[in-house]
Amino acid sequence: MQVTVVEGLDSRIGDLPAGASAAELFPKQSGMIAAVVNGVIVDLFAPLHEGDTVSGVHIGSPEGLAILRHSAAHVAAQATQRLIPTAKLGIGPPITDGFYYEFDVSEPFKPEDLEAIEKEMVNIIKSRQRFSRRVVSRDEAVIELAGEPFKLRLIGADTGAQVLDPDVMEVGGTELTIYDNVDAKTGETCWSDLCRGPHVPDTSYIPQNAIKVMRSSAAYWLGDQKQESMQRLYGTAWPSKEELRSYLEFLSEAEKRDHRKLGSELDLFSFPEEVGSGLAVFHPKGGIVRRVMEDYSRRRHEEAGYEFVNTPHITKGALFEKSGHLDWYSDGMYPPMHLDAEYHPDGQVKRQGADYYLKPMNCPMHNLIFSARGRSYRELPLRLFEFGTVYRYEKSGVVHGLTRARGFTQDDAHIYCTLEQLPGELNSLLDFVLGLLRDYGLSDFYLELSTKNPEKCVGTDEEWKVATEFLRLAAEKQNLELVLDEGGAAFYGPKISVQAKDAIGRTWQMSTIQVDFQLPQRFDLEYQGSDGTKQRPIMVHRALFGSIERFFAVLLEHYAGAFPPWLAPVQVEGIPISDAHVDYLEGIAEQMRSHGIRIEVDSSDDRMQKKIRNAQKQKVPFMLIAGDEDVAAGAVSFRYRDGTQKNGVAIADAIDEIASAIANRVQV
RNA sequence: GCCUCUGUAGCUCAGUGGUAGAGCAACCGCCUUGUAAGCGGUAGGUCGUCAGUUCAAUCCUGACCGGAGGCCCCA
Repeated sequence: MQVTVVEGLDSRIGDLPAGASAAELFPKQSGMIAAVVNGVIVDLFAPLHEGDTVSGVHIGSPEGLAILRHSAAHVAAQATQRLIPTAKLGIGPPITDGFYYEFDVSEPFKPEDLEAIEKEMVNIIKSRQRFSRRVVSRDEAVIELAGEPFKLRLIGADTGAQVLDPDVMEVGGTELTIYDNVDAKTGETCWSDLCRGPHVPDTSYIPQNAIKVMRSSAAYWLGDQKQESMQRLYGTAWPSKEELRSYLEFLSEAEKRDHRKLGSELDLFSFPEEVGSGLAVFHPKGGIVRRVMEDYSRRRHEEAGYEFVNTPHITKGALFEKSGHLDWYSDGMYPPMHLDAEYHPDGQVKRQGADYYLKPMNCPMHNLIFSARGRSYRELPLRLFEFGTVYRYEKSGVVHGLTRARGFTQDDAHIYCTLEQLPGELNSLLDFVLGLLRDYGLSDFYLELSTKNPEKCVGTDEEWKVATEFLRLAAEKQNLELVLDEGGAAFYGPKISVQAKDAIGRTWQMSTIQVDFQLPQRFDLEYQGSDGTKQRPIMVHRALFGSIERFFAVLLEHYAGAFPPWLAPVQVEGIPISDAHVDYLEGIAEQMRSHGIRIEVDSSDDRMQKKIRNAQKQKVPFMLIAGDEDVAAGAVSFRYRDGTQKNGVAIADAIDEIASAIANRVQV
């Protein structure tokens, strides 16, 4: 039998005996763990047919990793059922960097269980069980899965319909299949699972020293709050021990940079219990970083033609009735304060009173500014900007440091323009956004276009189509990767969001740009056109930082606390060799302060080595050390954060070097 | 909101059914020092809050308030 074997860009004709599989073409050492036959991923041992086109799936490729991890999930499930025979199987898909498997168990997993499961997984891997695929009819499956109620639900034993969800690897193929794990020595079937596959040929393809059971947690069955709570076992699997190790190192690096941890270590902010969950207070050093971030943003917005406004934090409910927020998002708002009501002694209402709400968004306020007087087409585009503080009643379980807070300040602007102005406005806006983010030190971006969610939207199809198309065109002009987020838009319009990668490769959603055809109608916004007729403007919502707090957290993690000099709360630490040199450094500090440099001199009675250690731990960009030699030469000695040094630098040169690093916003 | 875990000094953490300790930080001394921790001393906690069990609770139980990891959510 002849097949076409594709390897990279080359292809050749392979001659194989009838009934052979891709395993003949790709031995274990090749690293291929599955095959693509005529465009479909299948098991390596799936029989080939005359004329098939075959290529291998490498264990390190995205598809290969998914197969490896999905197979590891099966091993984890088998291990769990060996140890806890009453555990009922849920689903077990591969995920980014690992896999999970869900179980219905009487007791939640304990740390000892996780250790035991990992050990048992290694035993199973060592026993080289073959993953053997078997097609079954629905009736056969129902009989065979009688002891697995959740698997029965997946094949629709109760509802008659299979569950269709990309995370559900069990079903969704053209036929139902069960994978048997067959012991290499005895030929006995040790374990079986409903699964559409494919899998690695046998468990020894999963490197036993490159798997790890990570944690467990509760999760709703199929992600539905109304369904049972399952115990989810998370694990990870990699092609090699080294890759597992570097993944674990990545996790520990991420932990070290956690903004919540750095926030207290560097004395930047805290979340006092007395204030409440999700509400941050910024300390002086955090305040400096924040102020510098804001100042630079404000300056750039001024240059870009934005006008600055200010609006209150609370408002009567009527405003959010008008905007629709009370209809759509009252769950996310703090409950109202009912004010000004008066009652007669018998309880009869004497005076009605009103509900006041903390604002969860600024746009309705800005709309009121727009409509405070008649507007002319000559004023458009009108760009209203505000560092607007908003309050959202996030569910208690989702609050997370500065990235998911209950009170935060948006760098929020609303642009009112005509339909003709919209494409140009979107283009310059994207240029502006990306340029500004680059100035803060982020450089690796992709864009995401979120489209209409038919369940949750207002407005006509035509409006959505036009707005979405304009956003797409603007996004495509940036020559960045554009990802489609189908159905991810807000109820009032489609959006582009800018996703930025940080220093260790994690992506964060930064800026959002949303076109809105709805609020102008709800607020009856109008301007007078050149022909004297009333026209309705289009509105664009945009925030670059998202929120200042969130952006602060992203930068803090991106830089691991070692801010570039322009953002660093303390830019220079003066370190005297002994007390005798304090005055000398104070004199230099005076000069530097007159150049706008944030410098402090450590005049404590610690030793100089200790002062260096302290400044290093505080991640101060420049340490200026002075002793007798420096005083004699009218110079200072630099120590940089990376430990390198430069001695005997003339004071004027030192000032130049530091001032220029600040002015150019470079990292050092 | 749901599940599991968790809460001792400013920070990191020990510890016990008979009301508590260490290191660092702070404060006070001594030392006067050339590139990541000098030495000594002092002070600091109603053991998250409120109930319950007990002769006795920081420890056991419950509720509440924080926090962590997930789930759901994220305008």
